[in-house]
Amino acid sequence: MSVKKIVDEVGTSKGGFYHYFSSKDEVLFLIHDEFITYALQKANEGFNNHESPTNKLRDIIINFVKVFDIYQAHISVFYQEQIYLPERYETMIKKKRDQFRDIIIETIQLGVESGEFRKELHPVITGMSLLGMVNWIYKWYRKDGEKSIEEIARYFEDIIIHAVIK
Amino acid sequence: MSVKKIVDEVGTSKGGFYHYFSSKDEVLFLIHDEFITYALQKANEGFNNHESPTNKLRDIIINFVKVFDIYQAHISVFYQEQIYLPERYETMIKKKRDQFRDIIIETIQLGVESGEFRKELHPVITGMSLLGMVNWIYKWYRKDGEKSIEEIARYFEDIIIHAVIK
DNA sequence: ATTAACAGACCAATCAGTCTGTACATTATT
DNA sequence: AATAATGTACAGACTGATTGGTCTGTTAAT
Repeated sequence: MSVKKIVDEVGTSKGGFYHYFSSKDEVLFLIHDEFITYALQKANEGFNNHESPTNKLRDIIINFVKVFDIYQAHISVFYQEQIYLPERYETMIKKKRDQFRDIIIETIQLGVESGEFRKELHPVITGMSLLGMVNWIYKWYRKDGEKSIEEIARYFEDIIIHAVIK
Repeated sequence: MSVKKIVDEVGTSKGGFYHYFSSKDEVLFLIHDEFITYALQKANEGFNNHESPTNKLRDIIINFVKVFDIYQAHISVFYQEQIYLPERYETMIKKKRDQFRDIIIETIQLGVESGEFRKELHPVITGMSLLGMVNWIYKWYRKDGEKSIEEIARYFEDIIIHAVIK
């Protein structure tokens, strides 16, 4: 998506665009950062608001899934243009993505240690599979689809909890 | 990745490139098609080689995960350049992707009907979550990583079977 | 003598970003 | 109150770089 197409679509001009933003990359970064910051905050809250790993995980999953409804437009851009982010921006985004991932892995680790989750689980691989199944939602979720985001969130909660629980 | 960069990397020229291929898009299509055709064939075999849905699913998962080792290079290109595939190529690829997805959904459906899988499962959502978790492997799997692809495949098999089984 | 297999200069299109200009609002000066 | 000076918010023509693809060779095998 070129800057020309963007400004035409919005009904402004390149002059307008570059008056408010220093580069196309900056806008790309702002889009990325906005929803990642939100998702990370929710994951942190989910982690801190509960005692048991099971409840931590339930909370994290539900809010993670809902992000794909709230920030659908942001996320479409994120996955299409990700590889074009210049390194200094990518570094900042990656830091937050890594924190998010680590919260999930840590939660699974805690669940295994507390005995709530199956001890055969590999926290990293289980965490990455959880990240994958939820992230993939952006490929098929439609706001006007058959199932609401709340229903989808509950299905995911059910699937994941069954996968990890003893 | 421009054609210039591709031919420089390979040590040939644009003349050579366009002697063998009609366009850059054609090469992109060939890359996509090769591994999707393979994955689809394996999924079909997995579906047909077993009686019980559980065994169908186990077979499909194992071979699906292994695709990410066999075709790692192809898949990197696939996810980076997917949006640039012209429509007539995209249509052909999509047909195979849809078939692959439908095999998975059908397998879950059969498992629910036979009573091997939990009856609360929504075959489509469960299928999409399976697709997501495995597809996501391309984001983090490294051939020289800690775990072999066979180990990862077994972890995924374990996670998914626990998620769906009664 | 013909053709397959290349090499690389070249071309038209497209892109992000710049630059000059202008309309309008706000503030300062008389 | 009237006018001048300044600044903000754009518009869009233009530029240099890059791109996919073409075209005119050249080499070497048949």
